[in-house]
Parts: sequence; C-alpha cells; structure tokens
Amino acid sequence: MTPPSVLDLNAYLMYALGKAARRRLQERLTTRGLRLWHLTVLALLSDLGPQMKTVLAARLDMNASDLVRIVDDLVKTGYVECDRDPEDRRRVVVRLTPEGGSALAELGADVASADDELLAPLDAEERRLLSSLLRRVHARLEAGARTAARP
Amino acid sequence: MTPPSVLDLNAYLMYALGKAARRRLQERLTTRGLRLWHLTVLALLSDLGPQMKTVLAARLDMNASDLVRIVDDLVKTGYVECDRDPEDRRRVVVRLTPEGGSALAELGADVASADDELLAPLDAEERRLLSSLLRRVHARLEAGARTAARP
DNA sequence: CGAATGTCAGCTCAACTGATATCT
DNA sequence: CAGATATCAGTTGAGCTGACATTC
Repeated sequence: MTPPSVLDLNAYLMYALGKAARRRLQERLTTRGLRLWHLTVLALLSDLGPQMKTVLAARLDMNASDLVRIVDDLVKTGYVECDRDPEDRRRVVVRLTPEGGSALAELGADVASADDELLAPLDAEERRLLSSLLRRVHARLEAGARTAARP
Repeated sequence: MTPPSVLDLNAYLMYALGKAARRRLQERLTTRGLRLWHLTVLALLSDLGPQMKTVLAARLDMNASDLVRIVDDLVKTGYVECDRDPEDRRRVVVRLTPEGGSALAELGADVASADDELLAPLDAEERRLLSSLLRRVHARLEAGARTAARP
C-alpha cells in the first residue's frame, strides 16, 4: 500500500504531510474568519511580545509584503495594534491587544486537536521523537535563512 | 532560539517544513519548466504503470480538476499519452512515454539532493527513523481519505 | 434513471517579485 | 548618499468548488 518511489523522498513526504497539516489547521480557523497567518502572527506576538514587522516576517519565513496585509486584517478585527517606534520612526511595532490574547487562548485547545488528528498512528513516545527530529530540522532551516540573509 | 509556542504544534512544524521542502523541490524543477505536480504525476505513473486519472488524483491527494490540467501539460511536452479505455469509454488511461521516463530519470539525482539539503542536521540513522515515522503518518492519512471517500 | 469519470470556469489563499515611499 | 523599514500593485502556483457532459 502506497509504495510509489515518490515516497522515497522525505521532501515529498513532508510536503504532503504539510498540506494535510495545513488543511486541518485551516478547518479550525475559517469558522472564525481567520487564516493560517493570522494565527501564527498572533501566537508569535504572544511569545515574543511587541515586535517589528521585519522580525515577525523573518521568524515565520514569510514575505514582508504579505505580513503587512495580515497585520492590516488583525488591526481591523482589533486583535493587534501598531505604533511607530519614536526612536526609529521607520519601525512599526506590533503588539497583541487583550482581545487578540483571548482570541488566541480560545483557539488553543481547538488548534491543538489538529495535532492529535495528524499524529493518530503514533504513541506518545513516538510523537516526542518525531517532534524532536522536526524541531532540529526546523532550527537548522532558520539558522540557514539567517546566515543566508546576513552573510 | 526559536522557542515560540507555535512550534509546540507538530502540525505547524510540518506545515513550515513542508513549505521548505516544496521550495527546494521547486528550485530544481522550474529550471526545466516543470512544476511539483508534473514530477509527482510522472513518478507515480512510473511506479504504477498506466492509470486512470481518478486513481492518480486520489493517490496524490489532488483535485481531479487540477490533475486534468497537469496531464494536459504533460501531453503537450510529450511526457505522457492518453487513451480511452475501450471497455469503459468514460475512462482515460494515462501512460508514461519513453521521453517522460528519461526526463524522470534525469530528475532523479537532482531531486534527491533536496533531501540531503533538508535533512542536513540528521545522521543516517535519524533520517531512517524520521522517514519511518513520516511514512506511518502518511499511510494513515491515505487510509483515512479512502474510508472517508467510500464509507 | 443514478452513479462514475472527466472537463471546464472561476474563486481564494499562499508565495513571490518589483516599485515606491519614508526614515536613519 | 546608502541602507533599512514599510507599503503597495501585480503575478504565479496551489487548492478547492460548482457546473456540465459523457458513459456505464
């Protein structure tokens, strides 16, 4: 069952699973009128505190011009607010509002269930193992992106 | 380094890594005028032999209407050919041409290097482990899709 | 007839590019 | 001035939906 040589490629496997993961997360977000980037931006703001737009975009491996539109959406819904940094007026600092924080909290359990659905065939120990491997690959990608951007 | 709570979600991790994987595969394909689906359809035809379009679409977790356009492209480049099944004239059987086969062979090593790039931080044993975990998750997804489509 | 297969048009989101404005 | 930050317009691919025709 499912032995095509495409599956010999981990890159293809990750691509296929990434699509499935995205689909499951989207299901849980569209009912609230949000998209994937809305969630990830809110979560990152919650983790890091108020941040410049370039930092957010870089951390999420996201295009700067796309981030502008996502933040615009979040401002309209009142989940984030923006202020110019008085020390460097080029910078726009984005911060989570209380409304954004509670919206994120409400999403938490709902979104976490996407994990259970995806990783159903694995037991707890295997999930930890997979998670640890994925994190290492992801960390290297981030490091590579940084060094590539600032050689 | 990179500890946001978004990363507690394996679903998000897979999504992010899937994007990175897709990007690496695309780099290697656009130089030849191909896209991701072109590669996967060629590879699946090589593995399974001539197949109906619905089978191809289902196996690749792909929309039937999208497959039609991908196959159209591949027919234009001469990599596949289509024939009506005389026993059931609704069916269109797609098969790989010799040109398609050699194009796929030429892609092989090039595309395999996407794996090395992605999994750079893991040693051989860890790669096997990751691959095995990913395959199990993927197999379950395919099974779920089948049972959901035919309850 | 209903159901399966394939085709076509059109839509949204994701991802990227290039041009421009503003500020340091 | 160069460089960083942000913004805006437009393009492509991916993914999905609905309508339709054809055949069994």
